[in-house]
Formats: sequence, structure tokens, C-alpha cells
Amino acid sequence: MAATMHDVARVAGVSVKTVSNVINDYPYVRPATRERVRSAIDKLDYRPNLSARGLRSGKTGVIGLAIPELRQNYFAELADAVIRAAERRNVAVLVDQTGATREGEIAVLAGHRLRLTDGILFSPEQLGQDDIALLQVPFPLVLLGERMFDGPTDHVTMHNVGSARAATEHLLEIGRRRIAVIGAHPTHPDDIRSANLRVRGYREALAAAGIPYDPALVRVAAPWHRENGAAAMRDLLADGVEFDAVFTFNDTLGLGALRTLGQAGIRVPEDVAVIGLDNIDEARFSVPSMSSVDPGRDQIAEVAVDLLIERINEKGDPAPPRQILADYRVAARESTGFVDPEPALASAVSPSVLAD
Amino acid sequence: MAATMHDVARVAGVSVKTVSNVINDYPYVRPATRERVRSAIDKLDYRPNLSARGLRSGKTGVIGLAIPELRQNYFAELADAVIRAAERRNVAVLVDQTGATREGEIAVLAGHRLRLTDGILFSPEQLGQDDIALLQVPFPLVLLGERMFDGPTDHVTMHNVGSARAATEHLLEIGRRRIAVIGAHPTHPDDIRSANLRVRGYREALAAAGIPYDPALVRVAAPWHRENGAAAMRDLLADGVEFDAVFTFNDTLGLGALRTLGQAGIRVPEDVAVIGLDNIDEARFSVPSMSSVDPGRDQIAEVAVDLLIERINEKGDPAPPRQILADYRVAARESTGFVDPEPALASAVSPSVLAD
DNA sequence: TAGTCCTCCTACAACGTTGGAAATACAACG
DNA sequence: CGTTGTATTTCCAACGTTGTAGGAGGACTA
Repeated sequence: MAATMHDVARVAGVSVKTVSNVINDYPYVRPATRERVRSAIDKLDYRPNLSARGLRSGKTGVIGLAIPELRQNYFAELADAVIRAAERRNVAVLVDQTGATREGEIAVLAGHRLRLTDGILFSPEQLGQDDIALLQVPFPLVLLGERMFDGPTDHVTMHNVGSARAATEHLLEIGRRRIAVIGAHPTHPDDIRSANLRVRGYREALAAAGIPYDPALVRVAAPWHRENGAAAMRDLLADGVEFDAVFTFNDTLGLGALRTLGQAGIRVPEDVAVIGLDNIDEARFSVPSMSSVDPGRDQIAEVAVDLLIERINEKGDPAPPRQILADYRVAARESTGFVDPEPALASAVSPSVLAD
Repeated sequence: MAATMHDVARVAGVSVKTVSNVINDYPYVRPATRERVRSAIDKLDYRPNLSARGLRSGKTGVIGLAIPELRQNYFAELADAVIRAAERRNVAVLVDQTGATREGEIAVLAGHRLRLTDGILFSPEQLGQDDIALLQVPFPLVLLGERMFDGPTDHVTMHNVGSARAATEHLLEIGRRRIAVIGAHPTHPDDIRSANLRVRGYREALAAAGIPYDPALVRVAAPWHRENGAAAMRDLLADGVEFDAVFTFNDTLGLGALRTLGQAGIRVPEDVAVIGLDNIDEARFSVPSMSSVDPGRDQIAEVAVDLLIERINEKGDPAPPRQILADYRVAARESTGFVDPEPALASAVSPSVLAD
């Protein structure tokens, strides 16, 4: 079986505690002793038993990441960034999918799903402002995303208003004046706060440019999936509304809209410029490549992991909840008349014919 | 602090062991006692401490999934499927990204990265047939993917030859005769065994149809990324080779090729039919939607998790390694002249204009 | 010289759980 | 009414680690 600290201690001729001290970099260990222990560890290929350590110390070194679904690009990229950030801090990540269901999300908060974790990063999709009370949980929790605000926990989110304004400004800068929007929310305006915040950013940009707001250009689409982006664009075209640009509230909607435009034979960006929001990898690879606003996902991941670890190690009374807004920037691509600023590099191996 | 078994025992007026027995469904507990314990558990909101359980039992209930990168769609979908499969078996999944580096993959096998896990599902990308010896590790390991074969561990993989043959047959069935291939491997044919297996499937289908093999149609591309698919297609067009269809060895290559075709003004499927392999979600949403061969990812995930759990619980001498090939099927879409068999559904909420 | 302060190391207990064995209760039996 | 068998519960130890307390030895200080 696997070696334990006792085995190492025996081989090195010291007590277990000294082995523990060496492993934990306790300073008062003679270099010679340290060396003996080290080589015993190597010789036995000893690895600390993390269950035992976790039991003793009350920390597992694992955090949970609860997201709707990995197969949604946005969340895959978020998970990627979170895992990288956590790895740098020597923490492992247990991923849980809520399936984008309300029950799944409630189960996360009830602590029924993720176990063996010191705390959870949670990106809700179904829960909304009315469910804020559910966030009062007995374990460290950091909230991600734009569904719930002003809760009792730390919250890291993109800058909704700012990034929507930036997207709109980008379209204005390339001379567009009839800018449609896809992704507003139909019935409960308070429910998807981020849709409203994005509408606000859009209106702010219009107002600053002295352009009147035309409700006919603002289209509902929910949820923000590709098919709804495509459908909203079909509607927009069918209604005969005049427009020369569209800002979709996320990239997935944008890719759907792009598809409809392509099928309808409408040229992008000549006839209609398109910009999304999220800057998922896929936006670089559509035809044409799609401009987007990068909401600072890597930064969000880094900050969220930091906040969570801070909370995990927090002693005494908890500090008041913090809300962090990430920095954003426009990634201009073909769909708004730019060449891709980060073109995908071809491999070093130049493709050629295979010798038979 | 959180309640322990002792607290529950005190409240229920029984011993800790009885509480443990209730939790573990030990049969010899009187219904009345069981009930008392149950209500004490509810009352105290008791949750077993998994570190302690793990220490005592030697199992953590967590498996590791080591993949190159979550942001690659294929792996996000694989992880999604694995997590779902694991959840059904009451097991949690810790995700590790190797970053598609050799060092990262070796670190996984050295057990340095994933800890607190009972076993690992590993999908290598850099390690190859020469590294088979590294798979001899002291923990349960199940291999995924097509980089290494005939190793000392269980292995779950798609059916390379079969699915490539199916893709080619699909193109033949719609009347294509000059079928190009993108994704062959340039220098070390043995190194990417799956590329060779797919070439074999392609040639088998051609042979069965009595169509001669033309090496000029077989294009190198490595790694199988979008940009290389695009570049290989550019090469193919520049070379002036005549072809009426292309089979790309994965979907990402196919999406790249599709992009080049679109830019070159070549109609898909009228001029050139396209089929990929992997059936990633994205294939359904490209313009035109791309046909693909579904390699049975869900089945692969299910089987892999089952095998791993079986190995974890295996007592005594290990059974000989097993290799499982998944079932495959063609998903015909627009790029080969079909309407999408699984059209994305529009949301129930009909998009419309937002009331101001 | 005795007292004090470092440095380095050890012994012991405890974290919360479960396996194993032993103890107790209860029912049926002869 | 003692015996046997089975159902139910308890006691104890152990899983591998680390925090606390403290001891041994040496150097420095008064």
C-alpha cells in the first residue's frame, strides 16, 4: 500500500511530527534532518493523504464551481479560466453542472451537490433577484454572473452597462445610426437585471450621440441561445424595420443572428454590422468573424478565486460583501469591418499532401 | 460549527455507530430508532464529513478527469458527459487541464496534479504510443481517446476505422466520387494512430465502392485545429485538385474548411459536400450546418466512468485491461445536402418587440 | 555559575468516521 | 425457566495527519 508519514519517519529515523514539519516547511528543522526526511520521502514515493490532512485541518484544498452546463461555450471558457486560476493557487476544482434548472441551483446552495469542497463559486442562471435569501449559506460562496445582485455574498461580474455602452459606441463609431438590439427580456424586466442594464448601456450610448431611441429596434430574446438570436433576426427582417447594425446581448445570440443574415443574403458588415458580448472563442471563427466585447473573463476568474480563498481563510467576523466589476474592451472583427486583431495562427507544420 | 455524528447521536439518544448505521443503510436498525436518528439529522442539518469518511474508508468518492483544455469544444462536451455520468453514480468529478503539454500529461500520470481522487480518467493529447510504459501507475486509470493503444489500462475510444468509413460512405451515397480528406499526419504515421485508422476507414469505403485512391486528395493537417483545416482547404484549392467532397478528420478542421470554402465563394454542398467527425454541438450551428459522424461521446463517458468505478472497487488481482469501442452514427446536415435532423428548437417565448 | 533564550525534536491527543467484535434485548423453544 | 438464536445496539480502535505542549541540548547573558 501507499507509504504513510510513519513509514517515512521510520526510514528517516525521526518522529512523524518532524516529517510533518519538513513537509509544511516549519523553519526549525536542521538542514541535515530535513535532507534525510526528504530523501526518505523520495525513496518511498510518499504522498500526503489528503483526506487525513483535510480531516485534521478542516480544509480540503478543493473548491467547487457550479455552472449551468459545460457544453455552453461561455461556461467552458469560464471553467477553463477558473481552473487555471485555482491551479496557480494550488487549489483543485470540482465542477458541478446544475443543468440550468432551478432545482439544480437550489441543490447547490443547499450544499447537497458539492461536497468535499471548502467553498463554492456559483454562476446561477435560473435563480433571480427574488431568491437572494437563498444565498445565505453556511459555507463560503462567491457569486458569478448577472442574475442576482446585492446579495449577502461576494459577487464578481462583468460591467453590464459599460460593456453594452462600449458595444453600442463601437457601432456608432463606424457610422451606424439604426442600431437594433437583440436579447431584451419580455415579461419581467426586473428578473433579468443584466438585460436591463445592457439596454441602459445601449440607451446611454445613443443618448450621448444624440440619436433617438426607437423601441421597434429593441428585440426580445430569451434565453440567450443561438436559435433565439436567429429567430429574433428573422422577426426583425420580417417586420421590415430599417437597421444598419445589431448589437446582440451575448455572442451566442449574435452567431444565431449572423446565420439568419447569411441565409437572407444580407451582407455583413456592409449592409448590417454585428457585435456581440462575451467574446467567446467561437466569435473569432464564424464567417464573418464576429466583433464582441470582452467582458474580462480571465480577470473575473482570477478575482473570484481570490475572493473565495480569502473567505475560506477568513477568521472572525466576516467582512461585508464585496462586488467587483471586471474591465471590458471591444474586440473588433470582420462583422464590424475590421480585420481580426488576434488572427488564429496556422500551425508551424505547413499542410501538404500526404506521401502514400 | 457544523454538527457531527456525535451531536446527532446525543440528540437521538443513541450511539454514534447507530447513526453511522442509519446513514449507511445497515439493515439491523429498528424502524423507530432509524426514525429518531433521521429526525435528529434533519433537525441539526447534519452532513457527514467526507474527509473523515475518506480517511476511514480509503475512498473519497471523487474521480479525476484530465483533459487538454476545456475551451476546446470537444473536451467541454466530453467533460459534460462525464460529469453527468458520474453524478448518476454519486461520484464527483475534479477536472484538471493538462494544457495539452507533455509535461502536464506526465504530471497527471505521476499523480502530482490530481489528488483526493480515487482514480483518473485521462485523455492524452501529447503522449503517444512510445509512452505506453508511463501508463503503469499505482492508481486506477482509464484511458480515453486515440493517442495510445494496447496499454496496461482499460481504454474507451471511438471506432476510428468504422466512423471514418461511415463518413466516407455517406459522401459516396450522395453521389460524390472525388472525396478529399483533411487531417492526415505528416511525418510519423505511427504516431497519430487515429489519423492512420481514419485514413484506413476512408480507403476501405473507397475500395468497397470501387473508387481508386488518389493521394493528391489526402491532405495533412496537424494539430486538428480550425486554422489548419482552413489552411489545408486553401492549399487544396490552390493546387487546383478537382474534388466534390471533403471529409475532415474532426469537426474543428471541418469548420475551418467550411470557412475557407465560404470565403472562396464555393457552394456547400452544391459544389463541395463536407462532413466532419466528432459531432460537436457547434456543427449544428455553422452556415451551412455541418454533417458529422457522432462517435458516441455519451456512451464513451458512461462506459469510462463505469470501468473506472469498477476498477476502484476491484479487490484482489486486477482483471486484464479492456478496450471498448463506442457505437457511431452519421448525423447528416446541410453540408451534405440534408436538412438538420435535430433542428435547434426556438424558445417557447416568441421573440417580439419590447414594450418601452 | 545559574538563569534565560534559542533551536530542534518528540509525545500525545484529536479531527469525524466506520469496521469488527462484543454486549444487550427480545422471542421462540424445549 | 434456562437455552438458543436472532435482532439491535454499543464499545473500541483505527484511518493519517497536525496542533499543542514540552523536553533536551547548546549558547548567550547577568
